[in-house]
Amino acid sequence: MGADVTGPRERYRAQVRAEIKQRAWEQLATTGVSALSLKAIAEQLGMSGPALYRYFASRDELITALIRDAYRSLADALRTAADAGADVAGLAHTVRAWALDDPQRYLLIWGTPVPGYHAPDDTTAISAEIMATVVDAYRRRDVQPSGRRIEAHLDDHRGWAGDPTVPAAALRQALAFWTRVHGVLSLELAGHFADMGFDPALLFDDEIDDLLGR
Amino acid sequence: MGADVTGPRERYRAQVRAEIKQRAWEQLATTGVSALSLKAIAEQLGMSGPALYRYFASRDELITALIRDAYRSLADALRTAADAGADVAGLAHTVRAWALDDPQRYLLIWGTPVPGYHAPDDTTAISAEIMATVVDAYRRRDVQPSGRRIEAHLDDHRGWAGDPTVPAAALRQALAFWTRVHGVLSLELAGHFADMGFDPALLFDDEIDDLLGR
DNA sequence: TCGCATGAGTTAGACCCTATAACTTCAGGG
DNA sequence: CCCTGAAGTTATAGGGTCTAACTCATGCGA
Repeated sequence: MGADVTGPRERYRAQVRAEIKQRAWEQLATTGVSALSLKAIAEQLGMSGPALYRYFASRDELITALIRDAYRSLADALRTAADAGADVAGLAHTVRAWALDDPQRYLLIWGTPVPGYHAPDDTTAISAEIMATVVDAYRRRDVQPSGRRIEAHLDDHRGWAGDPTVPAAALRQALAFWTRVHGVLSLELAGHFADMGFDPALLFDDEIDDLLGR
Repeated sequence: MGADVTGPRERYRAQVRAEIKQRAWEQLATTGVSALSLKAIAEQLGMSGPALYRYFASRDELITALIRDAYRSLADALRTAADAGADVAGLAHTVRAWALDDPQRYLLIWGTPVPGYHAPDDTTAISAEIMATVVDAYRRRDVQPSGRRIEAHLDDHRGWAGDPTVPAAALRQALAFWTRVHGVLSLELAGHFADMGFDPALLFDDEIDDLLGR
């Protein structure tokens, strides 16, 4: 690895920013994003209130950084799994494990959005990378056209897919992958299965099996 | 209908409570629950700040009342549809229409939960009523056992279903109904399809068709 | 090596919010 | 008809975000 060309000023700055995010994740895991407090983080770091604004211009900017890191984390997890040969079911389980590992991190991305907030461009780029990983997995499966309405419709609206050679059937399957995965996970992580007694993992597996035509 | 036995005191009180909730829903629709402000509501009603606490003991209690009303509203919509002869697909479209009618109301129930918050018992009762409506619709369809693992598992964990004569296959289908419906709706309402260009309604219909084995 | 520009941190304070306490006012019900 | 209690008020404590104005020290260019 090449020597770091940044001076001590910037190195210190990057380290403090990382420490702030670390504390933010700890708070998030226990209190949720709505109760995330810059003041509390600052005091944990031994500095007082406004000092934090040297590192993040606002609460929104800190949260945006966390969202970006969350997307990056999921993209890496999926990429790693895919590179290790995971098929569609393997990717689904990767997503579930990633979500259960830190439910608030999952909810930060896929939970209730704040009206008016718009994600920055680079997170949508990572989001596209995530989608591409799933689409690729379906491509390798050589999915057959289904003749369904949605498939023709997606053929006409494939801008989000990047590569124009992807079969529309793969696009449909990739979308279904996400709706199925989130269907179980969003209910599970929001606690709606909590008092029902059954094991959500079995429900998840069942949905994935169905998705694969098994 | 019998004459109202409540005096003017209680009648006025009920009316003010209703007015507060009305304003709360308006705020919610535009700002989301995290920015719901009791002070702002009070000022809209021409009273100042603390007066609101005569009617709701805390912000949480107001939100709880809103959650209860949201559950009630969905339960009524589904019951009405079922009484009018709607099948499973009809119920699914009822849920979607209800969700799109006020996305923040949907998210209030199925969006990110506040860690530590626990819904009061009567909302879980309404929730059970909602589930029962869907289970009944599947019962009328006479669903066949699938032999899947989850089905046997649900047979052993059917406490949430009330009626012990419901076939396990219907329980499985009813759960799948909700995971499918929420899978599309949670992504759609959180805006994740916003820049993709396709019509989420077609994706929703496709998932429901698949759910019905079509 | 020296000096200073710049960045890190401070306190004070404006402004938002929830919530409680202590008070006044008024009207419904015994 | 009176008086109790409910409805509303202001004051205040305490928490939060964020800006402004300041001090201090350090790393960088000359």
